[in-house]
Amino acid sequence: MNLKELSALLGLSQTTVSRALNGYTDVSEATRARVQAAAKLHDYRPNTRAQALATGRSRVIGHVIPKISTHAMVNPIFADFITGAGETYSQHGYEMLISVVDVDEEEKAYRAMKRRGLVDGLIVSAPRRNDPRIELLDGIGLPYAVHGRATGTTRPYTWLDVNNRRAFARATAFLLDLGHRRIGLINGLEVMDFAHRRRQGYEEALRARGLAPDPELMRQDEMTEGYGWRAARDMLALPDPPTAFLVSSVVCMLGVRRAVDEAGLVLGRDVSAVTHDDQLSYLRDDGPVPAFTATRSSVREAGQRLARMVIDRIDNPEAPHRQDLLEADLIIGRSTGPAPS
Amino acid sequence: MNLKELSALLGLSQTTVSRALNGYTDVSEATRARVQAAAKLHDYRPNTRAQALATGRSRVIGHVIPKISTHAMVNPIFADFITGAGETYSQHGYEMLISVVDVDEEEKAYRAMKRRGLVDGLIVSAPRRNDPRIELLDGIGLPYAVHGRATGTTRPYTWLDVNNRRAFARATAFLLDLGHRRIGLINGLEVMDFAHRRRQGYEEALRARGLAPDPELMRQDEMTEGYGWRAARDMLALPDPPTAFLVSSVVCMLGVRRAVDEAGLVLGRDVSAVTHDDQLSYLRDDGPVPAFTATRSSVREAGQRLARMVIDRIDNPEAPHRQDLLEADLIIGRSTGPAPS
DNA sequence: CCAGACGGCCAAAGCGCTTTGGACACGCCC
DNA sequence: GGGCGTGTCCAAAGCGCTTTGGCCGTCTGG
Repeated sequence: MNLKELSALLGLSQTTVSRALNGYTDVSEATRARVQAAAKLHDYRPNTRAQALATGRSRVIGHVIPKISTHAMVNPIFADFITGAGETYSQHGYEMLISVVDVDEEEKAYRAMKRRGLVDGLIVSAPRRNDPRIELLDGIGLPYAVHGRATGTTRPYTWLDVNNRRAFARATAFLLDLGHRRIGLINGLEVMDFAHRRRQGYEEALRARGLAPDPELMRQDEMTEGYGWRAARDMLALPDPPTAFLVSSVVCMLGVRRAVDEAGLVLGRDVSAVTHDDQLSYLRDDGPVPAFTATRSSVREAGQRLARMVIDRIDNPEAPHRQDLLEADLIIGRSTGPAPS
Repeated sequence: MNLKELSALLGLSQTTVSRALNGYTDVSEATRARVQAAAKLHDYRPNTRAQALATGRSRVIGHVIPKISTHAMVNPIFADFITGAGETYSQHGYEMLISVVDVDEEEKAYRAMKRRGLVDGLIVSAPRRNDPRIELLDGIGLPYAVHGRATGTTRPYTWLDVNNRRAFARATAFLLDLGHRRIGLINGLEVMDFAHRRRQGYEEALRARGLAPDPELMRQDEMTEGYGWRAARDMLALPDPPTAFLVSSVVCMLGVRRAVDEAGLVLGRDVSAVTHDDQLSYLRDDGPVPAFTATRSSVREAGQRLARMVIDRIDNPEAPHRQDLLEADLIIGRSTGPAPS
């Protein structure tokens, strides 16, 4: 059933039927009701492609996954983030397009998306410092919103981020208050803006207590379980090992716990650890007292909010850019305790 | 730059330019070369929406994520699967559309996708036993391919699955060979077809050695770290505890390891465990000797292959349905050893 | 030398929708 | 009664592609 058939059935013009369904006021309420009833009865849905062609808007929002190589890491927060965004999109009548793109073809991919009219807007994930994509997208003229920030970028842009610096400063201060003096940082890759900011928070909190950050206690890598394990194991084997860890992801934290266990130590007694917790659904740490002390911020909720932000930009491209800085909660779990004396 | 402008520029008709770019033979090689050069020079990309409208094909493949409630679990394999599929799609000029849909509106969503011409085909994930979606999609007339199988469905359909029954039978036999007699099964939800098959394999292997499956040693739930931990902890506290576990996912396995550690036992010595390993990138278990003995099968590769299968169905809807049964590798790691005597 | 095949090109229709620019009828006021 | 606003409706023109059906000249074989 298409518009032509539906209007023939009703004895009305396509114009009138279209306008009735789209809420225009120049159609009488009686006709509108009749049209709506018929549309419902025959389960009429306007063809998206035709609609998109006629209106110039596709009602699709794109997410680009840059692919480094065939064996590249998939971001573990990806699934929860997507789910959150997808919820908001469907509430607002948008669809989500996901494109896996070779990292060196990313620019071409963005341009193609625009030219081909594939999407009305984009979500930019995993911004790096001075991320070139922001200027690029402004140049292309595609509305977008960034998940995270790109330190060093001067032009205004729309973003949503967790206050990573503050979260890690608080977590560090918390560990310092517990008497820990040597605190290992098991960070994500610091080309990633969030990881860079986390280190800043960590160093800042140390310096505020007159402690100098020790390069030996700072690691960065892709956040896998294996990396968490290796990093913690190696640091625990140092002559002057840390008594606490600050960890960038629950996935890594699981590796840290393994290393601590294997060293014959007890987490929360001999060694403390605080992790950042994105509240990934399959690693949810609930229960009366959570296993891990964590700076917590839901990535699914971030997805929801950011989706709304792109939609707003699409609807209103001239509006000033919005920024949203979420504070992470500090959740006290069983992985921290006073520093052993 | 659109087709009209490009053809004006070349002094050719739109027809000729279009046909030149689309590889028709009724345009001279000289003209074709000239057209291609101009297209490249001006970075011409046909507008997807117009193309879709004209051809009746959108070159988009849909993935539906059924949403149970706001706090529902996101499948941890989702991200890697998507990445695999996305790689294949982009190689073949397809885009991937992901739709988060309330589970009770799934049927409506599929119908809408068809009517609105949103997608040319679909991937069906997480099939349940007697999954109604297969008949539904046949009825709607939308090509699809299923990731997994739906036991009880009689009509032919296209699927790709891991031989879960065989994998778990092998793993069970392996543990039995090591002398284990009480083997706990920490399974996924058994409404899911894969989990049901895994239990079959497990029970089959036990019975082949004259052992009766003990309901006390069989759990099923959503596969989170916490579930793995609780299940293992509870079973280890039984009067006659298992000496080995069979675990449905590395995510659960991490919880199992935690429970084993907390019980003061050593994994691979006091307690053995075999897990299924989807080779999720952020939980990759490499290293010279992997930490976990596992039945291993790459979900990313599954995504790649399945993507190709839908594309084949779209290109050739009358071809017989293809089925693809992948055998999992049994990888011996450090989480298994002879049963303690 | 002519019919027919063929290579190379094009005008125009059509995909299913939205939107522009009226048309028409009616009632109101001066 | 003529002019004017108002409330409803519609024909037709696009949106940017693909595809159908044909045109026109050149080549080939009988």
